[in-house]
Amino acid sequence: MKDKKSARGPRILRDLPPMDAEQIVIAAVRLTRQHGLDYWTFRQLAGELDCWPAVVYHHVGDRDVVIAAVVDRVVGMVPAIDGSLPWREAFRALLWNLRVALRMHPGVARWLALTGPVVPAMLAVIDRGVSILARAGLGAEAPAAYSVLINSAVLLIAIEDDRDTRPFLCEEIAQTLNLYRGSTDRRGLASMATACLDHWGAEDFYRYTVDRSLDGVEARMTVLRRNS
Amino acid sequence: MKDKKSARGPRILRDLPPMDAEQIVIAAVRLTRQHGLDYWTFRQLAGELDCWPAVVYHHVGDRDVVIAAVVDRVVGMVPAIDGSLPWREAFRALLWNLRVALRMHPGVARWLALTGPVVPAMLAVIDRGVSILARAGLGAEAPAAYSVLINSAVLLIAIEDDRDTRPFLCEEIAQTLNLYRGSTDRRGLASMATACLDHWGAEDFYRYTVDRSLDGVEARMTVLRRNS
DNA sequence: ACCTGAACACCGTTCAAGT
DNA sequence: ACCTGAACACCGTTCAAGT
Repeated sequence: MKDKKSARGPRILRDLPPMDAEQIVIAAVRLTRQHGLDYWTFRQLAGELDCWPAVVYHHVGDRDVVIAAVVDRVVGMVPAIDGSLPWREAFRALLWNLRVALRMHPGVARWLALTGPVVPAMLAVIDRGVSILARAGLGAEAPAAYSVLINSAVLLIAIEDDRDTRPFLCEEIAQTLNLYRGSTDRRGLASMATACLDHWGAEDFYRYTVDRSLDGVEARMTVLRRNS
Repeated sequence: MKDKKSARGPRILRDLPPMDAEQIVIAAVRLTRQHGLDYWTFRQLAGELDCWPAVVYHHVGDRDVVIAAVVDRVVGMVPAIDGSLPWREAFRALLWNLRVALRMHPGVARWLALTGPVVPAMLAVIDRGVSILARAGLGAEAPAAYSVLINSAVLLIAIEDDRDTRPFLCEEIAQTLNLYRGSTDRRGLASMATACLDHWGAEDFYRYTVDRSLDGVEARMTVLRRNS
């Protein structure tokens, strides 16, 4: 454990079982939870498993293939949307559950936003989400509205993940805003400073964002219903 | 140009003027426009300028410092928000102008979302944007609402940029969706497929997203006004 | 003050050879 | 079938030495 290098040697001579894809993906998910998807390397993953990088290639594939497997696992942890609730409450719950799973695995949100339906576990989420919105009155606009809702959530989580990996940057943001706290000739910046520094946490802002997206979709529903 | 390596030699012996920060940043912006912020390397930037990587360090700083300078330049290209328009039209125009500048410089949107007020050129945008929303009736919620609007735009642009660098991934998304086109037991996926493949372009979806965010903020305004 | 050129400690990926 | 170990072509960053 401590002295990985000296523990090395042919797997077979150390009575280790043969490697397989399942072990590799589990280790990759663990590394993602600990360090973030973009902050472990192929060599590190191999090191965790006491094998050579080429072994990971042999059983799973290149970096993108391993990442796709990790993203699918993590999305698979999100509870399905509750079809018995009104559409608004159902989405609110879904987007919160999504945040819990994604924030536990930094970097996955960005890949999810990027790949969307290519993630197998995402297919059921899309299907049910779009159906619920269509039934609620959005009709042909349901796919676009679904995308607006899921994007507002997933993209915000992705940027939260990114910020967490740069504490120095957060410090800089806070210092910059602090310069304008109480400023009278730049009142907009002043109120942004007190909002960010004193009142709003990341979770509050996430909920606010989701609620405004839901408001936007609801307003659109009203317009569509009035016109039909 | 073609044979960079052989054209090398001490700058002074080739009658080249001394390097300076301005030239470096201009070259970095050009490389960003051509390849995207994440797709040029320090060594490439130095190569463009016929100098050594250490020279860039000497005049500007490490990679993050060069990037910060590029982001500031690009944001500086965006026309200021028009205070004479009603808030909704003013924001709609701002967010469209923002898209034009950012999409011309792939990868900048992500950095902008990440760093926010640390980008000097962003300070005026924030100040005026928040002020306009506060005056329009959002009061203390103006900073949060401003963030919702700017995020919905900038984060969507960032993910569009990312997708553009992976044409193979877009192909995969299209193929996956195509499997469900016309499916009768997964109607949600079927309508997502026709929406993405037949009806909605990236620009349409951008406008739809911005409009739904504006709807959401407007709805919140109505609620706040009614309660006061 | 500005530039040179090499070195350092990495990275993902590939591949021939071993068992 | 599975693993080994080295090699390849990169990367950002540092630094002593030159002019």
